[in-house]
Amino acid sequence: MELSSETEIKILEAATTIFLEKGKDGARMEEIAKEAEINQALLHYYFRSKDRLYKEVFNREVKNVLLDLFTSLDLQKNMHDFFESFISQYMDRLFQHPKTAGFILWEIRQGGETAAELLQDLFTPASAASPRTVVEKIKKAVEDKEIRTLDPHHLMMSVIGMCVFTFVARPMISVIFPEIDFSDSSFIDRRKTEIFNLIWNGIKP
Amino acid sequence: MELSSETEIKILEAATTIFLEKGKDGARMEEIAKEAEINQALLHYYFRSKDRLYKEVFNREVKNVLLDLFTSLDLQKNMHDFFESFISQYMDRLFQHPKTAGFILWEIRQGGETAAELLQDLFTPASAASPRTVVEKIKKAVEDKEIRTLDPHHLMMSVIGMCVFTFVARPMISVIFPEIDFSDSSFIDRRKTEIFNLIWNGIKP
DNA sequence: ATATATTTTAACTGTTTAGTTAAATGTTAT
DNA sequence: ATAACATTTAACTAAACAGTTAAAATATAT
Repeated sequence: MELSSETEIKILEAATTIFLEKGKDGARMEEIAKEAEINQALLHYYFRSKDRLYKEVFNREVKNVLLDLFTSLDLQKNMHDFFESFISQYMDRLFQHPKTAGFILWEIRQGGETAAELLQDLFTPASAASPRTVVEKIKKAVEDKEIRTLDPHHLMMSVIGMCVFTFVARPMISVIFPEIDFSDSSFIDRRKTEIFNLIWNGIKP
Repeated sequence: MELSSETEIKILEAATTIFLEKGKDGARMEEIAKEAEINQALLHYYFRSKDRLYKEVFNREVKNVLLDLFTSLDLQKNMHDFFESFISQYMDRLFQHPKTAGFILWEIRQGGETAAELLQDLFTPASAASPRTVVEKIKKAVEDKEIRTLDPHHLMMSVIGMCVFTFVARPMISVIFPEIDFSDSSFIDRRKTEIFNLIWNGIKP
């Protein structure tokens, strides 16, 4: 879907804000209209229903935060550099969209097929890189003894888990450890380094 | 709150099922009544409102899956054994309550103060062990050169992140890697080993 | 047997919500 | 100027939903 008018963009931005904050069930069409500074009738004039608007938002978020990352990866790098840049890029993207990961994870679980199918559609076009391509790369690195013997799927889950958890659990960590300041950019740099060190020490041959 | 009658238990189990599946906003009182095989009037007879019922469920889930784990930890163990048993126990608990972590993380974020305050109240009573006690233990292990130099908070986040992510992202991983069978108990054993190996290799001096 | 607590039924209230409609006004391109 | 599109206003419908109420039925304890 191409965004023709400015109003359409304004609506979509507002819808993104509200859906990310409250989820599909918690979001109210009236609130989205208010956030976009337009009236509710116009909302339906552009996007027929809440369902269509939601799907549009979900698609875009998955694409921006999840998919595009993999296409920008350099698979030619060695494991050390690959993970270093993967973690750095991923953390930067999550930092810019701190609520997206939690939103997607929640919605895909309880949205059932709807959300799962959307994700399916977005990942099937055989793009340059994908989670599967990365797993293949790890597998090859194990065979070449570039890293120690391990299960590629699990390493993949572990790396992404450490990155994503930082943001998904942020409100909870803030309660338990109020001394951590997530908004401080030095925190995110520190987190990158700590994750990479753990990974690299953990997998080097 | 003590559970007096069987009906009360039946209601709470049903409410837990529905709230965990759909979240507070997505859950419907009628659906909970149906799941408990009672009528809606009886729901309000026992738990005055949706809000009270929800709080009861949230509290119990946090306590069962999050809090009780820390109280059952053995802080006397050395780092190797400590992490081995921590990961094993945590993964077992998450496996038994696969939807709880995702539920809590989501609700605490978008439920705002309500959920955060409940969590606050549950963690403040200075119990034997808590996330903070574990961080202290890690800090000491670094000082004693039992493990390499690292940031205790970050290690804590990483370990929990790897464990929790397995279950929080399960529906999504299933779409991307359909070959992974989460219900297979050998998967969970493998996951434990892979996480522990990564951690231990990653932190040993 | 009688009082007390539990459970059902069913109709009801009031509110919130998504979505509609129609008429009026504003804007823009030809 | 006129036609096509964009936007507002405001009143409306229909459904979903939390919560209430009262009366009757059933069970449990004393």
